[in-house]
Amino acid sequence: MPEHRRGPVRSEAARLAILEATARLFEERGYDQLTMEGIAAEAHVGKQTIYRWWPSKSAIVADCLVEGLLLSEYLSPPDTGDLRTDLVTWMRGILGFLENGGASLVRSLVAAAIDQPAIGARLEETMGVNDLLRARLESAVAAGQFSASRPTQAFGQAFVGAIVLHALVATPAEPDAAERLVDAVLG
Amino acid sequence: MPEHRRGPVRSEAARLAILEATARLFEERGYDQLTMEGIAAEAHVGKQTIYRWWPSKSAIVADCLVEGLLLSEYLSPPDTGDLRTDLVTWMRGILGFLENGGASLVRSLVAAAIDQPAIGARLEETMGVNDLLRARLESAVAAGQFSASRPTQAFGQAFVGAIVLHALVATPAEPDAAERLVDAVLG
Amino acid sequence: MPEHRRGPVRSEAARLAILEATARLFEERGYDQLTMEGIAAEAHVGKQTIYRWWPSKSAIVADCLVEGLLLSEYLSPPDTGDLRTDLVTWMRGILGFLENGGASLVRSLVAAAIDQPAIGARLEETMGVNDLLRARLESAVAAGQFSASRPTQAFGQAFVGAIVLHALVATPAEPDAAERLVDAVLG
Amino acid sequence: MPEHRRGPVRSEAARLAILEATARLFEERGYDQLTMEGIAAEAHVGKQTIYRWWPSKSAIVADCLVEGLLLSEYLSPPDTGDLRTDLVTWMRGILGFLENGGASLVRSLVAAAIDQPAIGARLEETMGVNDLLRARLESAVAAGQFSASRPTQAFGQAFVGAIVLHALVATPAEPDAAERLVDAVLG
DNA sequence: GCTTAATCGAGACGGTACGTCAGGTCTTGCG
DNA sequence: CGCAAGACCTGACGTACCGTCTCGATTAAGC
Repeated sequence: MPEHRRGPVRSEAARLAILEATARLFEERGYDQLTMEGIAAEAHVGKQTIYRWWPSKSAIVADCLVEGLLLSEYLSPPDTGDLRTDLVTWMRGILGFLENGGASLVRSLVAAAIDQPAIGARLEETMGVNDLLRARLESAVAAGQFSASRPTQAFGQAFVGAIVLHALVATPAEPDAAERLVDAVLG
Repeated sequence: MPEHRRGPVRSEAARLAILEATARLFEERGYDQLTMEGIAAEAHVGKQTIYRWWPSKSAIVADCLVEGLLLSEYLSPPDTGDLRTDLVTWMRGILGFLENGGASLVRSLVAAAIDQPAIGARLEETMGVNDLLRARLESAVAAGQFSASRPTQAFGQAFVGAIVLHALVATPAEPDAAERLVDAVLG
Repeated sequence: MPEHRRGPVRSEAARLAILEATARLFEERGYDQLTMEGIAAEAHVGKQTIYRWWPSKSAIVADCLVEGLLLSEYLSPPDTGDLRTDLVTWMRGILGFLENGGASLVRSLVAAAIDQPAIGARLEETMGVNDLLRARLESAVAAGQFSASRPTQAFGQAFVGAIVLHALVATPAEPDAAERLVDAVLG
Repeated sequence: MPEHRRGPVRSEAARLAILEATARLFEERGYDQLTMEGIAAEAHVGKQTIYRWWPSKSAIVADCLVEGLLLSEYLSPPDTGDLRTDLVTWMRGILGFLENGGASLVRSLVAAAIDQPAIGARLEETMGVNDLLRARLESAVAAGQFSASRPTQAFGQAFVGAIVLHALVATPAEPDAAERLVDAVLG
């Protein structure tokens, strides 16, 4: 029989205020302008309340991702029946997002991922690899446009990796970058 | 006729001491344990001498990469005549390097790249995309193993991106990760 | 009903440690060898704790004076009934103190007074003008040795000023300097 | 036969430029805003040229005083025949000068005097003690207004000391401060 | 209802590193 | 060889945050 704790439970209001303040500041200023003191002030919360529940700022950012506060998840590949066209459309959308301010957000997420591998994993997922892209690929396999023997996860990693690299290098994408990347990988 | 500057010129000794100290500390402790004060102390140099010539620590790290002080460039793909085998061998080497401490170094370089796009570009290059991998791919085209129409640069970006992602996510590679990645991309 | 402040209160231990460290270093090394970093180290205190409560090192020195940590207040004129003799004795004591290392302490205090007028005022007081010397003069007025019409404060300022000047100029006092000064002022 | 030095001699232009720049900056900003680098820049002179000839900034300030670049020497006591009236007039002039910005200049000079006793001596002189005041006192002795037995130098020190103290404490002088000081000292 | 204990906002604490400023010395090329 | 210029090493400056600790108030479960 478990020992019941006495006293008040964790304040959901504080938890949410912290996550929202973090998301807000993260998008405004980026990962390394993000400070624990800044979050505490923005959320009207004591620093100790943060440290009681999270060990580091990257952990908070990870939670923001998990709660869907950070990357809008509109980034799923369409399914018109033609795999190559769909992948190109999808990549164009992502590259467009990167060019319009998205790059710095992704860079910041990468920065957060550096000392919080879970963020990297979540980033991979969020950008479509595990679920959305896989679903699209399986649809393509069914349509005979994609060999069932090609490993879908690694395939997705190559795409997301290229995107991340693109965000890091920060060179403006050439007009046909989407096509070229899809062609390079799709064969 | 050029205006001659008067006064002392930049001290090459100081410049080298700083770069070497940076490389040393970077490999020992990683990017964010790297501090300007630490570099100054390790190089027996005044902080001002650093700030006179570099605006930020990421800029120094970038210079280290450019001077070849940071990533040994042994990472070129072999050429046995069989492209798939060679790429798998190459990837295995890299993944092995990541598993044995290399991952944190790459993570640190990514951290450095975040506010210094030139580092990202140099990182891309250093890890073989532009020259070494391209050469191998052209050899494969000549051998009829690779379609001349597939864009080699984007192809390389997919590889390097996957590697970077792998280093970020930091999950131990599965035994056949190299094969799967090559198969995914090569088709 | 007073508003209660929440949170920790100022640490008296830190406050005292800082003042004592300051007094110690001030006497050892003088005002301009005194550094904020030195005080922080000597007091085992963070620099911010100093800057939180004092705006400048002269303000700390002023507080040291106020707390009586700096000038031993043994410098009161005796009262044997003969004003001139007493003043000479008193001046001799002070000049002797100046010759034996006291001059540099007074010089340092003057340095501190330069950007902290309160120190000057306190210095004036401490050296006896306002209270001790005035009491002695009143006693002399009662004894008919001093005209009640002579302003005692200005009288004291002349004495202390001469002492300060003496400490600044740093010429070794001639044997009869005390007598001459008293005679000059007393008339 | 003396060895003749070879090479150019000390540049009088540089020497003057340095002294003038020092006087200019000193009056504009005060002693501790005065920096060697600032002087060098203002005088269009290399720092080494300063260090070659002066050991410290207070030494330069001392030279400025000696060259008469700093304190206008208009501060001599008048001689109407009535000593007390003359001293009061003289003190009033000085106190007025202190109130109108002179105090900070005197404070700065005192700061300079702290590590350059010669400045203190020169300051004492400049403010009239040794020559001008003594001459006036001797005239008073001749007129039977001042006892020949009172030591004139110590008398002057009391005056100048009170002035210095006044500049340090920085309290606005009361209207009758001049009278009171003269009466206190004169008896 | 009272006790007890964990929560909360606030913020002081000892520290580390920051990026800047000035100090005093050393080096370079010109006159 | 003096000079203007300026790079060098050093060390203190005042600031920003770190992560921990302390305060008084609040809140909820157990008695």
